[in-house]
Amino acid sequence: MNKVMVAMSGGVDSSVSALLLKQQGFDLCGATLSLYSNNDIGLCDTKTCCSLDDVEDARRVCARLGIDHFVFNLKEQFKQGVIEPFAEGYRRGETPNPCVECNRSIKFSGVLARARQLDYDAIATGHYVQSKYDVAVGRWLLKKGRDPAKDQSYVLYMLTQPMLARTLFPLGGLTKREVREMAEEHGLVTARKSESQDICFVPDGDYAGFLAKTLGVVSEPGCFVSPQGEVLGRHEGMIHYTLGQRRGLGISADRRLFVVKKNMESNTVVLGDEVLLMRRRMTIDRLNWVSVAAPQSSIRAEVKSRYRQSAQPAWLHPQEDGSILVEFDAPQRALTPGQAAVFYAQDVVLGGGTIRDCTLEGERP
RNA sequence: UGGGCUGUAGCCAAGCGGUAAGGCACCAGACUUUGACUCUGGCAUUCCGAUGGUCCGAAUCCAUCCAGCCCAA
Repeated sequence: MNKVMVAMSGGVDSSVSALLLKQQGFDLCGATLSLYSNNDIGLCDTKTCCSLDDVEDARRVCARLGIDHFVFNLKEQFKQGVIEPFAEGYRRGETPNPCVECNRSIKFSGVLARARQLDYDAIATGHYVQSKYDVAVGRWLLKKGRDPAKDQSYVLYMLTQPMLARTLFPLGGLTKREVREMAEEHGLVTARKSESQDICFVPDGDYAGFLAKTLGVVSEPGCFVSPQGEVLGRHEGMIHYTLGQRRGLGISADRRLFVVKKNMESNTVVLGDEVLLMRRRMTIDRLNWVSVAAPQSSIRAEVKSRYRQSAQPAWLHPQEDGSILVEFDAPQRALTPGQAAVFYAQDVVLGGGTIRDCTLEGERP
């Protein structure tokens, strides 16, 4: 495995990833995906992960490292695999995670395919995760990154064994700080690029406006109501809200109010106290098992039901229809359909899926 | 036009003579490869419905007026 294609977003992480592999003597090239054009999204500025500026930054880093740089056009795939499902999710009243979808259907498969075409043995990314082949069970294990603050295994639960077999994660054992310092030392132009990003194809962060204007998602204004059905005010349309949300409601009360339910049939958003968001169970579908085979009976795991939330102990109960019923030891806040749920055993990613339903019988509506 | 109550920032609301709590909303940051949550900071530089008065000193006491609500007629 000598020839490696590094997926480079134009950020500091993938830049350092390339740097490290270069230092290790791999025969390297960089690849940046072109996922949308300005026409698709209106304006495009430097805040997004694959804007023209970012492509240029990736190119500059490659030049600095003395390696080839390719740009692959995956606009059509991205539109079908990420943007449209994103709109569909919101139409259903869910809160989709486009980053997960991108990793699932675009990024890895896209770069792997191009790598194969150009005769590269493997690909690499700048994700903070670790992988290793477990000889005993004959499988690749996907593990959390060493830097707990930056671990990105949550967004990679959909990787498959063939993908893991051909993907390197050079940053898995590093901390963000070390990565920044390294970029600084080697004068990479991306060393100080900002960390934060919104949804990459929504340049100004106004995802609701994007859904409405560009994707034609219809979302009529309606009523905010209390759990008892009392009208509290007007909302701007379902797509503006997600479970557990507090800000931007514009409803003043004697206490904090949260979105506790989205009622698509009546086009109402139910506002109430935070305790109404607590649930112990949820159903997960679109499953992918990474480091283990699909379990046939109930197993213990820690489950992350949201990015940047610590994994919580739970039982995983396989269901007849192939889904998994997650039963947390303790109630969890705002389990939200459309978001990813990822199962862990310590640092190992067992698998994960999409939260489908969390208002099961016997629990609060 | 008999009686009672209320009137403090966008909303709710403390204060009951000593120089304007707090919550919500909002705004700005932090955090963050999703949406959120969370955290930090800012939010009546002036007078608390209006006008007079008492007092060293009032949003707090008194008077009148205005507005709204309620109970009687």
